[in-house]
Amino acid sequence: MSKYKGILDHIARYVELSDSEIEEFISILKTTRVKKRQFIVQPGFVSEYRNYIVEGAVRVFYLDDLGKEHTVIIAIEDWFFTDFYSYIHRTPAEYYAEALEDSLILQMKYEDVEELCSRIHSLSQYFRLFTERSMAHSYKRTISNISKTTEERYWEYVNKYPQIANRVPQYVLASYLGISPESISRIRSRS
Amino acid sequence: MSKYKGILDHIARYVELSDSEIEEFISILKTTRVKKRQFIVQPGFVSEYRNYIVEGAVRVFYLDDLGKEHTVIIAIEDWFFTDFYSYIHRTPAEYYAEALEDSLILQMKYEDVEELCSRIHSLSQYFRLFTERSMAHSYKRTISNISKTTEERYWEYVNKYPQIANRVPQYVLASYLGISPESISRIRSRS
DNA sequence: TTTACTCCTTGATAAAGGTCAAGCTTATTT
DNA sequence: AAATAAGCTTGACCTTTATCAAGGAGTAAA
Repeated sequence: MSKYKGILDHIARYVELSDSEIEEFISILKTTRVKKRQFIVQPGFVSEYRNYIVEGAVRVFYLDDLGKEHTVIIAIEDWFFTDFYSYIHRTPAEYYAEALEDSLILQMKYEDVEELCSRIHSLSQYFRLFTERSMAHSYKRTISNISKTTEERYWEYVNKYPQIANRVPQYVLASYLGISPESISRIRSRS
Repeated sequence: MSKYKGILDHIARYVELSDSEIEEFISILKTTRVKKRQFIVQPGFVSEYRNYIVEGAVRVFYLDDLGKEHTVIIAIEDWFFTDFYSYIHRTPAEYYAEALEDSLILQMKYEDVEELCSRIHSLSQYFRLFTERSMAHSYKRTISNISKTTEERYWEYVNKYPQIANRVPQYVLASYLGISPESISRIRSRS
């Protein structure tokens, strides 16, 4: 099965591209393999790419002044990730993107995406529609963060993404939910 | 000064529209005046519009099972708001949008926006680029929520949006930051 | 098969911040 | 200008959860 199938299906959920447009889109994709613990984005460097995961798992996290890690994104197959602020504004990244497993990713450069979007209307539509969906989802996470207890947030996540919760280390999940690893441990033992 | 100037300038920051495209865009805008405390969106009804504030202030909030309010968006002039999830998925809203002041807003229907975006490439580009920016911003808020203390979050907001902090009631700000009103009161008295 | 990581658990302690209750100030309304 | 409502402050108390520390289990490497 082609490594492009996933991302093309993803697009097809929103818009229809002609064969030649698909060709063009594929031509801007760069295939990259990364080993577990390898960094794909690092603070100080511009996050050049939108990254799509074909196989594997990646997290994006922020390292604060006290050396604590705060995970913004946990991504697995068929998900996108990047330091979005850096990618869009062409400024040095503030976050790390680190492979949690050996992974196969497809990368598309900012300039190439913009160039294609300016020419191909349906591709622009795809990114618009998809980003709007992500945005709606982001509000849900915000609500959860400001209104739920740690225990509720933990179970909400585990119920929503059981496959991810069992796949990533607990301290990563903890730093994603804004809970200490010890508290997660206690929440689990309580049940 | 035309009530459309703000939103047209907003668009012009991202893309260029022809005169006829501007005409078309304006034709889908519905002008609405709301009084302070009036609801623009309510749970149970689909959030039909993307709303742009010409003058005034609005907040979007969630009312939890215990009757507590959690504010997702505080918006003033030149900002958009809606229950994004409801707007995009055409499902009943979960949030309230409430006018914090007498306000003048421009509303655009989902179907009209989609129809225009499917025909006018640069308008689709505008919404794509703008939503991508909002998305990048949303990640910043997430980081802030999971990694900062209540006091840090409060001062961060006040420094970033001093004009809003002085304009909206403190309990609204509290419910936006996920802090109790009493704590904000104490934080302020400490300084 | 030791050695050494990495990750998770458990206990003791402390601090941050929430809740409740009462009073006070400032706006609205009549 | 009274009356009422809305919003803010302060104090006492208590719950939640973070932090620190030590040990244990599982996994990978030498």
